[in-house]
Amino acid sequence: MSLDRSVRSPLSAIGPARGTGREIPDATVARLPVYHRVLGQFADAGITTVSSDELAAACGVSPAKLRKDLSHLGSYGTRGVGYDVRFLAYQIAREVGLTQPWGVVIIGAGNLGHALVAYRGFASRGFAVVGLFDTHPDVIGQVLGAPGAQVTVRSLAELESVVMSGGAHIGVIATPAESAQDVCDRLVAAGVRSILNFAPTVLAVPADVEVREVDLAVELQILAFHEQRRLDEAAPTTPYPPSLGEAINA
Amino acid sequence: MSLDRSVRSPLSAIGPARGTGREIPDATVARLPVYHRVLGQFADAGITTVSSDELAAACGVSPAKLRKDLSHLGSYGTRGVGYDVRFLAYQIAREVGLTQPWGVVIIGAGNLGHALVAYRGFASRGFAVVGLFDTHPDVIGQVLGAPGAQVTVRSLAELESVVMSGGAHIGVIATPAESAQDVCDRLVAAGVRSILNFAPTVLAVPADVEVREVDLAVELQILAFHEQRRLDEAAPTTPYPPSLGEAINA
DNA sequence: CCGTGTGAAATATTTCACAGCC
DNA sequence: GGCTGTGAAATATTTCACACGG
Repeated sequence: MSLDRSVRSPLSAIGPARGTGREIPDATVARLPVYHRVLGQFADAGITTVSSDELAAACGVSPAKLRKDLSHLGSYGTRGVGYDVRFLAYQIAREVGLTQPWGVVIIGAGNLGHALVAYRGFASRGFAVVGLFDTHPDVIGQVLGAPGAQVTVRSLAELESVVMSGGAHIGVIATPAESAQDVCDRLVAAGVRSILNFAPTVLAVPADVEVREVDLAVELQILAFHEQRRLDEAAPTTPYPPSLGEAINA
Repeated sequence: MSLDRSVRSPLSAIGPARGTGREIPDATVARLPVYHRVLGQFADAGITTVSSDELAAACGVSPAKLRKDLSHLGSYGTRGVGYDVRFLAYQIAREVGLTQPWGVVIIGAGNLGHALVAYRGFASRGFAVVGLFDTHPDVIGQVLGAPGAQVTVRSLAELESVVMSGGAHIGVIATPAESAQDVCDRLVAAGVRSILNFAPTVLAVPADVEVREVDLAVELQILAFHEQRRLDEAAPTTPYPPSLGEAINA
């Protein structure tokens, strides 16, 4: 998960959910998309019913956690039987907001921007890239994306007009770190309140804007931490660092 | 955060950390890389000392959380003054494992693979791409990466020999979902125990292997969930909430 | 004084274990 | 009989608030 908090509204929160659910825990929200994806695979495989044990195993969580998570949405299972795959998938989709289309603008058409535009399972979940921007003259005008869902790289100057024309709900920042805060400010000023940031910088935003940070280097460092622990444990060698500087090569 | 846990060693853990620290909470470990990055920026800016308030603000966390996190590493601050930027950065680097080089293999040389290889702040944190693999004949042999840290795309058939030759600690899966489990199995068989998975699939691994999943679609869905809540709140078209004595919070 | 380091309290999340329903 | 849904217990994490040391 990315870092932080977000926008808890401890006071103003009045009627948090519709339908059955009340206030769904953040930890649960972060797992719902995975459940939804796996349920989709099950449906594609022709499976019509799953038990919490089966679904939990496929999602890599404990059965108890899965059941507790689902219980926050309502009682969509059948005791003694399990869950109807398609029905449950739909209920999760509705809760997460996948039953309506979301417009996404991507800023930065470098390698990462290319990868994002090409990402399948984007459109399949209701996310449409309504704008792709860059400042580099060479890439402006390029047409990217799979046939059928193509996007033309536009000048960053057009960002505001695209966002304010109403189609953009989520901004994805795929620029170098140096430009990220500036781009973020412009997104916020234009009305975007949900931002996914791939640039390795902490963004400053107003309290009502939610930012999720995804940083590859952070993920690697978390792995490195545990890897180091394992190695330390396996080899009770020197109590202090053996040596430092090392040449790194590929 | 990835889904699962593993490797807990509640009893057997004898000397988990070196130096001062004991058993560091996962939540803290996930934030240390951010502290480290921001401290590096401060150092570059010529700042030699920071208070927990200043550093916390720059990292987007609360001062109390920051101090508690750092307290798990030891007492590296000075009361009434703050922390020495470079000293603290070094202590975090040592704890996370950044003072030694880590070999990384990347499987999949598509757009995402390209982006990963090109990622700066990779080498700068001691991560070296020691192998980049793909199955597509057209890309095998291509040379990617910034000048000075270039990598040649090799056939996936060479994965095992590269990993087993000893230089690879971490595997990064940037393949389509269909191939991810197969690649994962091969990495694990070759001895890799830390895997970063960008493919939208839950990987099955032995208990002593740590997997972190990063799925763009999941991140977007989490944003969509909150965005939906906001929109619902703004447009009280719902049949339930608004009326009855709902003013619970104060 | 000032700001760190830290017990203790408040929250959040996960796990247990079993009653209830198909 | 089997499996969901859920209170209650166990853990984990965050926040508070203040004693302590430079």
